[in-house]
Amino acid sequence: MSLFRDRDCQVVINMIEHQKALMVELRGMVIPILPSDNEQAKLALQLLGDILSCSDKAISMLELGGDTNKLTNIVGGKRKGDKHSMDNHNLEEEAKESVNKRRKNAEHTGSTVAQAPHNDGHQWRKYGQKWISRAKHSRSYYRCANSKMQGCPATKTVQQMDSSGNGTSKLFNVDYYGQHICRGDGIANPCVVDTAYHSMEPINQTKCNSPTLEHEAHEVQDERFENLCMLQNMPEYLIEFELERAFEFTVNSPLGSEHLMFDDSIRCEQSPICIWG
DNA sequence: AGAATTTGACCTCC
DNA sequence: GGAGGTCAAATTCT
Repeated sequence: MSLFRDRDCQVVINMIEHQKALMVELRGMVIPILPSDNEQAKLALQLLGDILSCSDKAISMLELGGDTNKLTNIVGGKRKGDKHSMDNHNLEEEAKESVNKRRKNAEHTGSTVAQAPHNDGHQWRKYGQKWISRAKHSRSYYRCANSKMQGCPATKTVQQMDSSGNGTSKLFNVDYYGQHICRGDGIANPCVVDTAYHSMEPINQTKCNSPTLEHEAHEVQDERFENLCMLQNMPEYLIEFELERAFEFTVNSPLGSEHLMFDDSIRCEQSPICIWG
């Protein structure tokens, strides 16, 4: 039995996805100010990860509607022919083990699902990319930018998920391995780039909402692309993501490409990195 | 020129 | 032997 109609489900899914994006942004802001050697800080990060994980499960449940068999699979982990009376905890542990066949030297420290696996408070260097069997998208491997200088063992993998339900947004599965032991100089604050002043500054909601930017919003799409400014070291998946957002914006604009007017506050809310010309 | 990314080869685990 | 993770040379970028 389905409690929601499809349209209602989609509204809820969109709201949860928005919530997830906000949580990722919050995480990126919190990580730089948390003490790295504090147990409570680790717990706080774990909780943030758990919240994101719960949101992902909720979306999956809504997408599957009333299919209770599928829902059981999501909530209880991967289960193989669940006719036997084994308890869910053991099965969950078994599922985790089967996923973590390798990486004996690095503990799995968390995972998130993000619309853009961008700024999580640290700088990363890509060291590999692999096409994973039965996956539509390749998996990228990153290690902490301080791995050479400070021997930081933290790594992460980023993989675009097969689908995100409504088909209009990409979701990336980000897995973290190992703890950061590097010091603060590897931490990247979420930044926006204002090409008018060529300066970098932290994300500022007030600035995003600034009415002084309104006239710039009327510029034609090509000029916006000319002025499109990416952060230095921005990974290719994020560049692709932002470009696709820009194209979606053009396609979906009710005013057409000559009278582009968009709400900067919405863009800033939905994307942790604001881009304007 | 140095840094960052890409990509094929190699290694490890099951 | 296959799949996933890492290395390192080649390539691209700044």
